[in-house]
Amino acid sequence: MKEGPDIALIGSLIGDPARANMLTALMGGQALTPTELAAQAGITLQTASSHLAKLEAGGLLTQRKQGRHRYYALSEDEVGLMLESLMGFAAGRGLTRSRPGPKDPALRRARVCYNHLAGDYGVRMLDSLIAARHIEITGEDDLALTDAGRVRVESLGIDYAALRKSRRPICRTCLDWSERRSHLAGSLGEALLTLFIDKDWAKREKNSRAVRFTAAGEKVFLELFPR
Amino acid sequence: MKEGPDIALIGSLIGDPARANMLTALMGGQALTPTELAAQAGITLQTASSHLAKLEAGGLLTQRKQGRHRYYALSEDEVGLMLESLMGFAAGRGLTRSRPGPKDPALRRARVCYNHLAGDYGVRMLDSLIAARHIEITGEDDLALTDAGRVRVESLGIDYAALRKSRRPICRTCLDWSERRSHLAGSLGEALLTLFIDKDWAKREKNSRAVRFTAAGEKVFLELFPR
DNA sequence: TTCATACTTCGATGGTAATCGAAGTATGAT
DNA sequence: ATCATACTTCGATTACCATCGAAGTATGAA
Repeated sequence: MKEGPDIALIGSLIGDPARANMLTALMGGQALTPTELAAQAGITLQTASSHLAKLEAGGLLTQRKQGRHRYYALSEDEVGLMLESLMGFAAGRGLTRSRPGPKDPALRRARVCYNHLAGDYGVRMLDSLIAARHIEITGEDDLALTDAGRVRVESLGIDYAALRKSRRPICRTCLDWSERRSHLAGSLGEALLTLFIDKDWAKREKNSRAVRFTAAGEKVFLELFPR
Repeated sequence: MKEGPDIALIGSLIGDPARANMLTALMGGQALTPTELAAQAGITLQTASSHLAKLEAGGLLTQRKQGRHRYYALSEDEVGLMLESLMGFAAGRGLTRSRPGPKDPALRRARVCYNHLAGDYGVRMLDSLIAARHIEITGEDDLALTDAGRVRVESLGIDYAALRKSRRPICRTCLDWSERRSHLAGSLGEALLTLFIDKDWAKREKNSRAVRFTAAGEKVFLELFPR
Protein backbone atom coordinates (compact mmCIF):
# COMPACT_ATOMS: atom_id res chain seq x y z
CA MET A 1 0.00 0.00 0.00
CA LYS A 2 2.66 2.47 0.90
CA GLU A 3 5.49 2.10 -1.52
CA GLY A 4 7.46 4.55 -3.53
CA PRO A 5 8.26 8.19 -2.90
CA ASP A 6 5.92 10.57 -1.12
CA ILE A 7 4.49 12.86 -3.75
CA ALA A 8 1.79 14.27 -1.48
CA LEU A 9 4.22 16.51 0.36
CA ILE A 10 5.58 18.05 -2.81
CA GLY A 11 2.11 18.28 -4.27
CA SER A 12 0.71 20.10 -1.29
CA LEU A 13 3.58 22.58 -1.37
CA ILE A 14 2.82 23.38 -4.99
CA GLY A 15 -0.90 23.11 -4.38
CA ASP A 16 -1.39 26.35 -2.51
CA PRO A 17 -2.17 29.21 -4.92
CA ALA A 18 0.04 31.70 -3.13
CA ARG A 19 2.99 29.33 -3.18
CA ALA A 20 2.32 28.37 -6.78
CA ASN A 21 2.42 32.04 -7.71
CA MET A 22 5.76 32.48 -5.96
CA LEU A 23 7.22 29.42 -7.63
CA THR A 24 6.02 30.63 -11.01
CA ALA A 25 7.60 34.00 -10.33
CA LEU A 26 10.87 32.32 -9.41
CA MET A 27 10.77 30.40 -12.68
CA GLY A 28 11.78 33.77 -14.07
CA GLY A 29 15.23 32.85 -12.82
CA GLN A 30 15.95 35.89 -10.74
CA ALA A 31 16.29 35.52 -7.01
CA LEU A 32 13.55 37.56 -5.34
CA THR A 33 12.99 38.93 -1.86
CA PRO A 34 10.02 38.03 0.34
CA THR A 35 8.59 41.51 -0.22
CA GLU A 36 8.68 41.09 -3.99
CA LEU A 37 7.27 37.59 -3.80
CA ALA A 38 4.48 38.71 -1.50
CA ALA A 39 3.50 41.33 -4.06
CA GLN A 40 3.54 38.77 -6.86
CA ALA A 41 1.34 36.41 -4.88
CA GLY A 42 -0.99 39.12 -3.63
CA ILE A 43 -0.49 38.41 0.06
CA THR A 44 1.10 40.20 3.01
CA LEU A 45 4.71 39.88 3.96
CA GLN A 46 3.94 37.82 7.05
CA THR A 47 2.06 35.22 5.08
CA ALA A 48 4.74 35.11 2.42
CA SER A 49 7.39 34.58 5.05
CA SER A 50 5.56 31.56 6.37
CA HIS A 51 5.15 30.10 2.90
CA LEU A 52 8.78 30.63 2.04
CA ALA A 53 9.87 28.82 5.18
CA LYS A 54 7.78 25.84 4.14
CA LEU A 55 9.09 25.83 0.60
CA GLU A 56 12.63 25.98 1.89
CA ALA A 57 12.02 23.16 4.36
CA GLY A 58 10.57 21.12 1.51
CA GLY A 59 13.77 21.61 -0.47
CA LEU A 60 12.24 23.61 -3.30
CA LEU A 61 13.92 26.89 -2.47
CA THR A 62 17.20 28.16 -1.15
CA GLN A 63 17.84 31.39 0.60
CA ARG A 64 20.76 33.79 0.44
CA LYS A 65 21.13 36.58 2.96
CA GLN A 66 22.57 39.84 1.76
CA GLY A 67 22.46 42.69 4.20
CA ARG A 68 18.90 43.12 5.25
CA HIS A 69 17.61 41.43 2.16
CA ARG A 70 16.94 37.76 1.73
CA TYR A 71 16.96 36.40 -1.77
CA TYR A 72 15.02 33.27 -2.52
CA ALA A 73 15.58 31.13 -5.61
CA LEU A 74 14.72 27.66 -6.84
CA SER A 75 17.16 25.34 -5.11
CA GLU A 76 18.33 23.44 -8.18
CA ASP A 77 17.72 22.78 -11.85
CA GLU A 78 15.62 19.76 -10.94
CA VAL A 79 12.98 21.95 -9.36
CA GLY A 80 12.64 24.03 -12.49
CA LEU A 81 12.39 20.95 -14.66
CA MET A 82 9.70 19.46 -12.43
CA LEU A 83 7.67 22.67 -12.40
CA GLU A 84 7.93 23.00 -16.16
CA SER A 85 6.61 19.46 -16.51
CA LEU A 86 3.64 20.30 -14.28
CA MET A 87 3.00 23.42 -16.33
CA GLY A 88 3.09 21.33 -19.47
CA PHE A 89 0.35 19.12 -18.16
CA ALA A 90 -1.73 22.01 -16.87
CA ALA A 91 -1.39 23.87 -20.16
CA GLY A 92 -2.44 20.75 -22.06
CA ARG A 93 -5.59 20.66 -19.94
CA GLY A 94 -6.31 24.28 -20.75
CA LEU A 95 -5.75 25.29 -17.16
CA THR A 96 -4.46 28.80 -17.57
CA ARG A 97 -4.95 31.27 -14.79
CA SER A 98 -5.44 34.34 -16.88
CA ARG A 99 -7.07 33.82 -20.23
CA PRO A 100 -4.41 34.09 -22.92
CA GLY A 101 -3.68 37.81 -22.87
CA PRO A 102 -1.53 40.07 -24.98
CA LYS A 103 1.53 38.86 -23.09
CA ASP A 104 0.91 35.25 -23.96
CA PRO A 105 2.40 35.33 -27.48
CA ALA A 106 5.52 36.99 -26.14
CA LEU A 107 5.89 34.22 -23.58
CA ARG A 108 5.49 31.54 -26.18
CA ARG A 109 8.10 33.19 -28.33
CA ALA A 110 10.88 33.63 -25.79
CA ARG A 111 10.87 33.34 -22.05
CA VAL A 112 13.11 32.48 -19.17
CA CYS A 113 12.83 28.95 -17.81
CA TYR A 114 14.51 29.29 -14.43
CA ASN A 115 17.93 30.13 -15.84
CA HIS A 116 17.85 29.34 -19.53
CA LEU A 117 15.97 30.30 -22.67
CA ALA A 118 12.62 28.66 -23.44
CA GLY A 119 9.78 29.11 -25.89
CA ASP A 120 10.02 29.05 -29.67
CA TYR A 121 13.45 30.67 -29.58
CA GLY A 122 14.79 28.21 -27.04
CA VAL A 123 13.61 25.23 -29.04
CA ARG A 124 14.99 26.73 -32.23
CA MET A 125 18.38 27.25 -30.64
CA LEU A 126 18.72 23.63 -29.54
CA ASP A 127 17.47 22.31 -32.88
CA SER A 128 19.97 24.48 -34.66
CA LEU A 129 22.86 23.39 -32.46
CA ILE A 130 22.00 19.76 -33.07
CA ALA A 131 21.64 20.24 -36.82
CA ALA A 132 25.06 21.91 -36.92
CA ARG A 133 26.47 18.96 -34.95
CA HIS A 134 27.60 21.25 -32.18
CA ILE A 135 25.51 19.29 -29.76
CA GLU A 136 25.17 15.58 -29.96
CA ILE A 137 22.47 13.29 -28.62
CA THR A 138 24.31 10.69 -26.62
CA GLY A 139 21.47 8.98 -24.84
CA GLU A 140 17.75 9.18 -24.37
CA ASP A 141 17.87 12.47 -22.51
CA ASP A 142 21.58 13.02 -22.59
CA LEU A 143 23.21 15.70 -24.65
CA ALA A 144 26.90 16.39 -25.12
CA LEU A 145 28.84 19.26 -26.58
CA THR A 146 30.96 18.11 -29.54
CA ASP A 147 34.51 19.33 -30.17
CA ALA A 148 33.17 21.66 -32.84
CA GLY A 149 30.55 22.81 -30.39
CA ARG A 150 33.14 23.62 -27.78
CA VAL A 151 35.01 25.78 -30.27
CA ARG A 152 31.75 27.41 -31.25
CA VAL A 153 30.68 28.41 -27.74
CA GLU A 154 34.16 29.59 -26.87
CA SER A 155 34.13 31.79 -29.95
CA LEU A 156 30.94 33.32 -28.61
CA GLY A 157 32.83 34.23 -25.47
CA ILE A 158 31.72 31.49 -23.11
CA ASP A 159 34.25 30.13 -20.65
CA TYR A 160 34.02 26.43 -21.35
CA ALA A 161 36.58 25.48 -18.72
CA ALA A 162 34.47 27.13 -16.06
CA LEU A 163 31.43 25.15 -17.14
CA ARG A 164 33.35 21.91 -16.82
CA LYS A 165 34.45 22.70 -13.34
CA SER A 166 30.99 22.81 -11.82
CA ARG A 167 29.35 19.55 -10.86
CA ARG A 168 26.19 20.43 -12.79
CA PRO A 169 25.59 18.82 -16.17
CA ILE A 170 26.64 21.13 -18.99
CA CYS A 171 23.91 20.12 -21.41
CA ARG A 172 20.48 18.97 -20.44
CA THR A 173 17.07 18.83 -22.05
CA CYS A 174 14.06 20.60 -20.63
CA LEU A 175 10.56 20.03 -21.96
CA ASP A 176 8.96 23.23 -23.16
CA TRP A 177 5.32 23.65 -22.08
CA SER A 178 4.32 25.89 -24.96
CA GLU A 179 6.19 24.14 -27.75
CA ARG A 180 5.90 20.64 -26.31
CA ARG A 181 9.44 20.02 -27.47
CA SER A 182 12.78 20.20 -25.72
CA HIS A 183 15.08 23.13 -25.30
CA LEU A 184 18.56 23.42 -23.84
CA ALA A 185 18.99 23.58 -20.07
CA GLY A 186 22.07 22.88 -17.93
CA SER A 187 24.98 25.17 -17.28
CA LEU A 188 25.50 25.82 -20.99
CA GLY A 189 21.88 26.81 -21.39
CA GLU A 190 22.33 29.22 -18.53
CA ALA A 191 25.58 30.60 -19.93
CA LEU A 192 24.02 31.24 -23.32
CA LEU A 193 21.09 33.17 -21.90
CA THR A 194 23.45 35.19 -19.74
CA LEU A 195 25.48 35.92 -22.84
CA PHE A 196 22.46 37.23 -24.75
CA ILE A 197 21.57 39.53 -21.89
CA ASP A 198 25.15 40.70 -21.37
CA LYS A 199 25.54 41.53 -25.05
CA ASP A 200 22.26 43.46 -24.96
CA TRP A 201 20.75 41.20 -27.56
CA ALA A 202 17.83 40.60 -25.27
CA LYS A 203 16.28 41.90 -22.09
CA ARG A 204 14.25 40.25 -19.39
CA GLU A 205 10.95 41.98 -18.88
CA LYS A 206 10.23 43.07 -15.36
CA ASN A 207 7.86 40.90 -13.36
CA SER A 208 7.46 38.52 -16.21
CA ARG A 209 9.16 35.51 -17.64
CA ALA A 210 9.10 37.10 -21.07
CA VAL A 211 12.37 37.82 -22.86
CA ARG A 212 12.32 40.64 -25.35
CA PHE A 213 14.95 40.61 -28.07
CA THR A 214 16.21 43.88 -29.41
CA ALA A 215 15.98 44.41 -33.18
CA ALA A 216 19.73 43.96 -33.57
CA GLY A 217 19.83 41.07 -31.13
CA GLU A 218 17.08 39.24 -32.92
CA LYS A 219 18.89 39.54 -36.23
CA VAL A 220 22.10 38.14 -34.75
CA PHE A 221 20.26 35.37 -32.93
CA LEU A 222 18.40 34.20 -36.03
CA GLU A 223 21.63 34.18 -38.02
CA LEU A 224 23.52 32.33 -35.30
CA PHE A 225 20.83 29.70 -34.99
CA PRO A 226 19.21 29.18 -38.39
CA ARG A 227 16.11 26.99 -38.61
CA MET B 1 1.84 38.51 -12.13
CA LYS B 2 -0.54 35.83 -13.32
CA GLU B 3 0.95 34.30 -16.38
CA GLY B 4 1.42 30.75 -17.45
CA PRO B 5 -0.51 27.62 -16.62
CA ASP B 6 -2.18 27.03 -13.27
CA ILE B 7 -0.10 24.46 -11.45
CA ALA B 8 -1.79 25.04 -8.10
CA LEU B 9 -4.87 23.10 -9.09
CA ILE B 10 -2.91 20.05 -10.18
CA GLY B 11 -0.64 20.36 -7.17
CA SER B 12 -3.49 20.50 -4.71
CA LEU B 13 -5.07 17.43 -6.28
CA ILE B 14 -1.85 15.49 -5.82
CA GLY B 15 -1.20 17.14 -2.47
CA ASP B 16 -3.78 15.31 -0.44
CA PRO B 17 -2.31 12.11 1.06
CA ALA B 18 -5.38 10.02 0.34
CA ARG B 19 -5.44 11.11 -3.29
CA ALA B 20 -1.69 10.64 -3.63
CA ASN B 21 -2.07 7.08 -2.38
CA MET B 22 -4.77 6.39 -4.94
CA LEU B 23 -2.71 7.86 -7.75
CA THR B 24 0.29 5.81 -6.70
CA ALA B 25 -1.88 2.71 -6.66
CA LEU B 26 -3.13 3.50 -10.15
CA MET B 27 0.47 3.85 -11.34
CA GLY B 28 0.34 0.05 -11.13
CA GLY B 29 -1.51 0.27 -14.43
CA GLN B 30 -4.60 -1.70 -13.53
CA ALA B 31 -7.94 0.04 -13.37
CA LEU B 32 -9.30 -0.15 -9.84
CA THR B 33 -12.70 0.29 -8.23
CA PRO B 34 -13.53 2.90 -5.60
CA THR B 35 -13.75 0.15 -2.99
CA GLU B 36 -10.26 -1.08 -3.80
CA LEU B 37 -8.86 2.42 -3.92
CA ALA B 38 -10.48 3.29 -0.60
CA ALA B 39 -8.74 0.31 0.97
CA GLN B 40 -5.40 1.33 -0.53
CA ALA B 41 -5.76 4.83 0.80
CA GLY B 42 -7.08 3.77 4.18
CA ILE B 43 -10.31 5.76 4.00
CA THR B 44 -14.00 4.98 3.73
CA LEU B 45 -15.81 4.51 0.48
CA GLN B 46 -17.69 7.79 0.80
CA THR B 47 -14.51 9.78 1.15
CA ALA B 48 -12.88 7.92 -1.71
CA SER B 49 -15.84 8.65 -3.92
CA SER B 50 -15.51 12.35 -3.30
CA HIS B 51 -11.78 12.27 -4.03
CA LEU B 52 -12.26 10.32 -7.23
CA ALA B 53 -14.82 12.81 -8.48
CA LYS B 54 -12.30 15.60 -7.96
CA LEU B 55 -9.48 13.74 -9.66
CA GLU B 56 -11.74 13.02 -12.60
CA ALA B 57 -12.87 16.63 -12.83
CA GLY B 58 -9.21 17.67 -12.78
CA GLY B 59 -8.54 15.44 -15.76
CA LEU B 60 -6.20 13.03 -14.00
CA LEU B 61 -8.51 10.04 -14.06
CA THR B 62 -11.07 8.46 -16.32
CA GLN B 63 -13.88 6.22 -15.33
CA ARG B 64 -15.42 3.19 -17.01
CA LYS B 65 -18.69 1.73 -15.83
CA GLN B 66 -19.10 -2.00 -15.99
CA GLY B 67 -22.22 -3.37 -14.38
CA ARG B 68 -22.26 -2.17 -10.83
CA HIS B 69 -18.52 -1.61 -10.79
CA ARG B 70 -16.71 1.54 -11.75
CA TYR B 71 -13.15 1.25 -12.85
CA TYR B 72 -10.86 4.21 -12.47
CA ALA B 73 -7.55 4.59 -14.30
CA LEU B 74 -5.06 7.33 -15.11
CA SER B 75 -6.56 9.26 -17.99
CA GLU B 76 -3.55 9.27 -20.30
CA ASP B 77 0.14 8.56 -20.56
CA GLU B 78 0.89 12.18 -19.75
CA VAL B 79 -0.44 11.75 -16.24
CA GLY B 80 1.80 8.80 -15.58
CA LEU B 81 4.82 10.66 -16.92
CA MET B 82 4.07 13.66 -14.74
CA LEU B 83 3.62 11.56 -11.61
CA GLU B 84 6.82 9.67 -12.30
CA SER B 85 8.66 12.99 -12.59
CA LEU B 86 7.26 14.11 -9.24
CA MET B 87 8.30 10.80 -7.71
CA GLY B 88 11.77 11.28 -9.10
CA PHE B 89 12.11 14.58 -7.35
CA ALA B 90 10.63 13.28 -4.11
CA ALA B 91 12.91 10.24 -4.16
CA GLY B 92 15.90 12.49 -4.74
CA ARG B 93 14.95 14.42 -1.62
CA GLY B 94 14.74 11.20 0.37
CA LEU B 95 11.01 11.61 0.80
CA THR B 96 9.86 8.01 1.01
CA ARG B 97 6.72 7.17 2.87
CA SER B 98 7.81 3.86 4.25
CA ARG B 99 11.48 3.48 5.00
CA PRO B 100 13.03 1.31 2.30
CA GLY B 101 11.53 -2.09 3.08
CA PRO B 102 12.11 -5.54 1.70
CA LYS B 103 9.88 -4.71 -1.26
CA ASP B 104 12.02 -1.78 -2.28
CA PRO B 105 14.75 -3.72 -4.11
CA ALA B 106 12.10 -5.58 -6.10
CA LEU B 107 10.58 -2.26 -7.13
CA ARG B 108 13.90 -0.87 -8.22
CA ARG B 109 14.55 -3.97 -10.24
CA ALA B 110 11.33 -4.18 -12.22
CA ARG B 111 8.05 -2.44 -11.76
CA VAL B 112 5.06 -1.21 -13.69
CA CYS B 113 5.06 2.46 -14.63
CA TYR B 114 1.41 2.98 -15.47
CA ASN B 115 1.41 0.65 -18.47
CA HIS B 116 5.02 -0.10 -19.29
CA LEU B 117 8.11 -1.61 -17.68
CA ALA B 118 10.30 0.51 -15.40
CA GLY B 119 13.19 0.01 -13.03
CA ASP B 120 16.55 -1.54 -13.83
CA TYR B 121 14.96 -3.97 -16.29
CA GLY B 122 13.07 -1.22 -18.09
CA VAL B 123 16.17 0.91 -18.48
CA ARG B 124 18.16 -2.10 -19.62
CA MET B 125 15.58 -2.94 -22.26
CA LEU B 126 15.66 0.52 -23.82
CA ASP B 127 19.46 0.69 -23.71
CA SER B 128 19.65 -2.67 -25.41
CA LEU B 129 17.17 -1.72 -28.12
CA ILE B 130 19.12 1.43 -28.86
CA ALA B 131 22.46 -0.39 -28.90
CA ALA B 132 21.03 -2.91 -31.38
CA ARG B 133 19.79 -0.02 -33.52
CA HIS B 134 16.23 -1.23 -33.22
CA ILE B 135 15.28 2.08 -31.73
CA GLU B 136 16.76 5.31 -32.93
CA ILE B 137 17.07 8.63 -31.21
CA THR B 138 15.55 11.12 -33.61
CA GLY B 139 15.30 14.19 -31.47
CA GLU B 140 15.85 15.37 -27.96
CA ASP B 141 13.10 13.22 -26.47
CA ASP B 142 11.93 11.56 -29.62
CA LEU B 143 12.49 7.93 -30.33
CA ALA B 144 11.62 6.01 -33.45
CA LEU B 145 11.47 2.35 -34.31
CA THR B 146 13.89 1.51 -37.13
CA ASP B 147 13.05 -0.88 -39.94
CA ALA B 148 15.11 -3.56 -38.24
CA GLY B 149 13.27 -2.75 -35.02
CA ARG B 150 9.91 -3.19 -36.66
CA VAL B 151 10.91 -6.63 -37.89
CA ARG B 152 12.19 -7.43 -34.43
CA VAL B 153 9.04 -6.55 -32.52
CA GLU B 154 6.86 -8.29 -35.10
CA SER B 155 8.95 -11.42 -34.67
CA LEU B 156 8.16 -11.22 -30.97
CA GLY B 157 4.50 -11.30 -31.85
CA ILE B 158 3.58 -7.65 -31.58
CA ASP B 159 1.04 -6.27 -34.03
CA TYR B 160 2.93 -3.27 -35.38
CA ALA B 161 0.13 -2.20 -37.70
CA ALA B 162 -2.20 -1.90 -34.70
CA LEU B 163 0.31 0.30 -32.90
CA ARG B 164 0.50 2.64 -35.87
CA LYS B 165 -3.23 3.05 -36.04
CA SER B 166 -3.61 4.58 -32.59
CA ARG B 167 -3.00 8.27 -32.22
CA ARG B 168 -0.60 7.71 -29.33
CA PRO B 169 3.14 7.92 -29.94
CA ILE B 170 4.66 4.49 -30.41
CA CYS B 171 7.93 5.23 -28.71
CA ARG B 172 8.42 7.66 -25.92
CA THR B 173 10.90 8.17 -23.12
CA CYS B 174 9.92 8.16 -19.48
CA LEU B 175 12.30 9.18 -16.72
CA ASP B 176 12.84 6.43 -14.19
CA TRP B 177 12.78 7.62 -10.57
CA SER B 178 14.94 4.84 -9.22
CA GLU B 179 17.48 4.65 -12.02
CA ARG B 180 17.40 8.31 -12.93
CA ARG B 181 17.62 7.30 -16.56
CA SER B 182 15.01 6.84 -19.24
CA HIS B 183 13.03 3.78 -20.09
CA LEU B 184 10.61 3.05 -22.92
CA ALA B 185 7.02 4.29 -22.68
CA GLY B 186 4.45 4.80 -25.42
CA SER B 187 2.28 2.19 -27.06
CA LEU B 188 5.27 -0.02 -27.85
CA GLY B 189 6.36 0.08 -24.22
CA GLU B 190 2.88 -0.99 -23.25
CA ALA B 191 2.76 -3.73 -25.87
CA LEU B 192 6.08 -5.16 -24.70
CA LEU B 193 5.01 -5.37 -21.08
CA THR B 194 1.72 -6.97 -22.10
CA LEU B 195 3.71 -9.47 -24.12
CA PHE B 196 5.89 -10.44 -21.16
CA ILE B 197 2.83 -11.00 -19.01
CA ASP B 198 0.95 -12.90 -21.72
CA LYS B 199 3.87 -15.21 -22.30
CA ASP B 200 4.12 -15.83 -18.55
CA TRP B 201 7.63 -14.47 -18.46
CA ALA B 202 6.61 -12.11 -15.70
CA LYS B 203 3.75 -11.47 -13.32
CA ARG B 204 2.43 -8.33 -11.70
CA GLU B 205 2.37 -8.61 -7.94
CA LYS B 206 -0.96 -7.90 -6.34
CA ASN B 207 -1.39 -4.52 -4.71
CA SER B 208 2.09 -3.48 -5.73
CA ARG B 209 3.87 -1.98 -8.68
CA ALA B 210 6.46 -4.72 -8.52
CA VAL B 211 6.90 -7.05 -11.46
CA ARG B 212 8.26 -10.50 -10.69
CA PHE B 213 9.97 -12.37 -13.52
CA THR B 214 9.77 -16.15 -13.58
CA ALA B 215 13.07 -18.03 -13.72
CA ALA B 216 12.50 -18.95 -17.35
CA GLY B 217 11.17 -15.50 -18.22
CA GLU B 218 14.17 -13.78 -16.72
CA LYS B 219 16.53 -15.95 -18.75
CA VAL B 220 14.71 -15.13 -21.98
CA PHE B 221 14.50 -11.44 -21.13
CA LEU B 222 18.21 -11.12 -20.37
CA GLU B 223 19.07 -12.88 -23.60
CA LEU B 224 16.67 -10.78 -25.64
CA PHE B 225 18.00 -7.57 -24.18
CA PRO B 226 21.72 -7.99 -23.45
CA ARG B 227 23.49 -5.27 -21.52
C1' DT C 1 -40.35 -8.95 -5.92
C1' DT C 2 -37.01 -8.92 -2.51
C1' DC C 3 -32.49 -8.69 -1.08
C1' DA C 4 -27.57 -7.64 -1.63
C1' DT C 5 -23.76 -5.16 -3.47
C1' DA C 6 -21.52 -1.04 -5.29
C1' DC C 7 -21.47 3.41 -5.31
C1' DT C 8 -23.05 8.45 -4.77
C1' DT C 9 -25.05 12.36 -2.38
C1' DC C 10 -26.24 14.87 1.73
C1' DG C 11 -25.26 16.86 6.07
C1' DA C 12 -22.68 17.60 10.17
C1' DT C 13 -18.25 17.68 12.44
C1' DG C 14 -13.60 18.58 13.24
C1' DG C 15 -9.00 19.68 12.21
C1' DT C 16 -5.69 21.97 9.65
C1' DA C 17 -3.69 25.70 7.58
C1' DA C 18 -3.91 30.21 5.27
C1' DT C 19 -4.34 34.74 6.61
C1' DC C 20 -3.16 39.09 8.85
C1' DG C 21 -2.45 42.36 12.93
C1' DA C 22 0.86 43.22 16.35
C1' DA C 23 5.09 42.71 18.37
C1' DG C 24 9.94 41.33 18.07
C1' DT C 25 14.77 41.06 15.70
C1' DA C 26 18.31 42.44 12.61
C1' DT C 27 20.67 45.41 9.40
C1' DG C 28 21.60 49.80 7.47
C1' DA C 29 21.22 54.95 7.09
C1' DT C 30 21.61 59.62 9.18
C1' DA D 1 21.73 57.34 19.29
C1' DT D 2 17.64 57.40 16.49
C1' DC D 3 14.99 56.10 12.85
C1' DA D 4 13.79 53.28 8.90
C1' DT D 5 13.60 49.14 6.34
C1' DA D 6 13.33 44.14 5.83
C1' DC D 7 11.91 40.35 7.67
C1' DT D 8 10.30 36.81 11.32
C1' DT D 9 7.50 35.13 15.08
C1' DC D 10 3.35 34.97 17.78
C1' DG D 11 -1.47 34.74 18.35
C1' DA D 12 -6.21 34.87 16.97
C1' DT D 13 -9.44 34.35 13.41
C1' DT D 14 -11.48 32.28 9.64
C1' DA D 15 -12.39 29.39 5.91
C1' DC D 16 -11.94 25.46 3.72
C1' DC D 17 -12.05 20.58 3.15
C1' DA D 18 -11.30 15.83 4.49
C1' DT D 19 -13.87 12.73 6.94
C1' DC D 20 -17.68 9.69 7.96
C1' DG D 21 -22.64 8.44 9.25
C1' DA D 22 -26.96 8.16 7.10
C1' DA D 23 -29.82 8.10 3.35
C1' DG D 24 -30.48 7.62 -1.61
C1' DT D 25 -29.65 5.38 -6.42
C1' DA D 26 -28.40 1.79 -9.53
C1' DT D 27 -27.27 -2.83 -10.93
C1' DG D 28 -27.43 -7.63 -10.35
C1' DA D 29 -28.93 -12.04 -8.01
C1' DA D 30 -32.39 -15.22 -6.30
